[in-house]
Amino acid sequence: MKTPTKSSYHHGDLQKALLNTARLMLEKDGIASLKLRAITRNAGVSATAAAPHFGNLTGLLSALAAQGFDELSEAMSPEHAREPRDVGLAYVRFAIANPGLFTLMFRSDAIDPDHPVLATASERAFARLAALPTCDQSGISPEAAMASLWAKVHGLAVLAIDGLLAPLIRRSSTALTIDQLVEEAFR
Amino acid sequence: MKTPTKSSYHHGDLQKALLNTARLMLEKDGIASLKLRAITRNAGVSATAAAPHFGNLTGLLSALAAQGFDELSEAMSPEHAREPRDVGLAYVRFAIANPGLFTLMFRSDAIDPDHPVLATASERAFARLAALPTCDQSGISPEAAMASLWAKVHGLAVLAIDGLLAPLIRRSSTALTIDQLVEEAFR
DNA sequence: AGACGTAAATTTACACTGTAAAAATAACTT
DNA sequence: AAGTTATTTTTACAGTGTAAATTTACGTCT
Repeated sequence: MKTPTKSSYHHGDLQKALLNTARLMLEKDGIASLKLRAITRNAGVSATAAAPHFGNLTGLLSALAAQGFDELSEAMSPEHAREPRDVGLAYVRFAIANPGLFTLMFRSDAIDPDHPVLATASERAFARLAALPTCDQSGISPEAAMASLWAKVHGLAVLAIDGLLAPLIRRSSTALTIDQLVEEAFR
Repeated sequence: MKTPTKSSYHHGDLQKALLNTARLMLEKDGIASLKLRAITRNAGVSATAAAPHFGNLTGLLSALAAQGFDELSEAMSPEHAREPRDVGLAYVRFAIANPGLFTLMFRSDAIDPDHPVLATASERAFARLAALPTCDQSGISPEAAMASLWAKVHGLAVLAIDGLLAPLIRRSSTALTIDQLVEEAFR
């Protein structure tokens, strides 16, 4: 049995070390900087040290994305998000606080959505959304209400990350915040 | 004066030829396949033939994205989109009909948003949205209504492209379409 | 028409990248 | 203590983007 404490591998827990450095690079220099060789170089190991743990670059990025979905699930959990409104707020706030990671989580050409760890992580996060008591309006199926809500929240997150909402907010006469736009979706 | 008819360059109009092959590759094999060498190879020219026209890969992809924004503007023009609702429908339908191109248009790490051609093209498209008569609800600034509308439409487009809306639609008891979700946003 | 200047395209070269295969190293098990 | 296994490095190779120099062809001008 390998002790999961600290130094079960040669150089400590390289798996987590690689994910940590990759995440730092991600939020510092963007997704384009996530080259396998650059990650291992910054972690102080050889170029191919990640292979036994993640297989290839896609595997590493998928694991990183899974970590993101886990954190998002945590932020949207009933403990942290009492009212439905809080779930939407958590979603958008997570995206804005971790723009690189959030973007990676939905970049299906850089990650493998079928990767087991990633798939279960994302499903759990999406389940938090599906569990929302869809404030059903007149004559709208719960699925439609669900999709509409998710689309609006996700759209706000994506547009905000791309800096496309900033001009609108700046131009607004009333003091406008993204939080207000989110809250508006839950009413 | 060079005749802008057809063969003003050595091998015909290489600029457009490269954009055409790149676009075919984009919708066939996704953004990840848009390597500069692969594009020029498929176009039947040498590996560096794109440089005089586009500078580098980012320049070529930016030109391609600009082309996408132009087509999107066209689809959202008053001639094709009479009512506000039609603008939203045009937006989402364009995204679903050209998933690769639409994705590229918002991938700010693969394109240069400050590229003159791209900047003017995207601004024109966004202006079509800003020109919408924001069905102002009670006590909401027009900018907020604008942002909410755009976010919902954009969110629907992005989620649909990623295949994340399909399960919801399939699970819906009532026959649910994306068009219905868009129309719901304009009411 | 013929020579020139200029733009377009190719050739060449180099520093990167991802990853497969073989070799070496250190850990754990018995 | 010896052997087995998992981890890491070394080595190698095909592919990438792009800068620089060279070749090619077009347009222009006397």
